[in-house]
Amino acid sequence: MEFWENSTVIHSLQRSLREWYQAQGRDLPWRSTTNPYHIWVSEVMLQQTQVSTVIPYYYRWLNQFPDIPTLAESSLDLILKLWEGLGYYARARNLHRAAQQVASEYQGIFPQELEKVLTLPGIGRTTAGGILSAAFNQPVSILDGNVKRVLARLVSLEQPPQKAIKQLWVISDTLLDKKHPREYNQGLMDLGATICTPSQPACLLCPWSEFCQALQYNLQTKIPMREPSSPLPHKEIGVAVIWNDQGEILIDRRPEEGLLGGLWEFPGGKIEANETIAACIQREIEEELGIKIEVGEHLITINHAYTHFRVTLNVYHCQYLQGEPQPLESQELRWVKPEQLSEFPFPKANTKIIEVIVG
DNA sequence: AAAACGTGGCT
DNA sequence: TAGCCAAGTTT
Repeated sequence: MEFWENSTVIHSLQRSLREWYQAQGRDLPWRSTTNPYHIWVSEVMLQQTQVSTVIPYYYRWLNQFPDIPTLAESSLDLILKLWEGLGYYARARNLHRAAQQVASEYQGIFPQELEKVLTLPGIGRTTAGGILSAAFNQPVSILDGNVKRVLARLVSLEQPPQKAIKQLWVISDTLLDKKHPREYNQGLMDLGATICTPSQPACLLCPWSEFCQALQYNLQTKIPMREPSSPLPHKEIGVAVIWNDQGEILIDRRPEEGLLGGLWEFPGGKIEANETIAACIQREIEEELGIKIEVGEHLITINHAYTHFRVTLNVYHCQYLQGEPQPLESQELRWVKPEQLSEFPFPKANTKIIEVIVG
């Protein structure tokens, strides 16, 4: 039997975490409510995203979409505009779809059954546990990045967490304080975020230090272990800011699915081997929009890193020549004046382009 | 099962 | 500076 399966140890871990949380837990906007919709929004925004980034988005979102029916009836355009800059835009699309599902299937009332919650798009096991424990104090465990790190250190996990997900869920389930699930889950996440941090954990202040196997072996900075990562591929992109004679710019709305789905952008594409930037831009614009342009002055060059590749955006002013623009590889096209650009949700990599255009 | 999916902050 | 990491889910 592992030490963390001993009921005396479990109770001691639960009690010490709860006392620590009551004294040292963070005061966060979504902790002053049990409104499941508010907590749901916070949980989704917090996926792979840090608290300080989320807070302003959380307030703006609830101000714009105060309840589930309002969100369900909103346009995706407005939703994406509110989400602009937060990243992982599928979260916003899923929140919209899930709100429509709650509206139609549950009369707009967020369900309290785990099986029902898990059918909502964008809500997986951890988010479901986070919502049900925080909103309804239900004993449902979680396994987010904080919890993985804390538990990996507690048991001195000998392999990268990715390789031991099933085991970590068992530990998380076993240690969950079934009498105080809300405080336990929130406390465990706070412990990971403020004490058991990725680098330089504050073990001297940790309520679990006397049980922590990593600390006992002085491995707290080696655990969690990680696998070596492969270098990110790099893409050179040609981007066109196409002007017509009315002083308008042609922008397109990306396909609904995939990278930056539903966001607007300046058209362009990947530079092929042995292709000049100007030739690339001309070719891409003909392929994607079916029009002829003339490539003019260089506007700006932008380097940007996504999760799984990096890009260099080579942006050029272009002049529209002939043909009727068609959305051959996008959802929609618009000619817009520079001052209208701010009305559309753009990816972060494009904000510098807009700044330079608008001045 | 592994890859796709954004961005900002920290080291 | 380049890489790592963050309240993960979906396909």
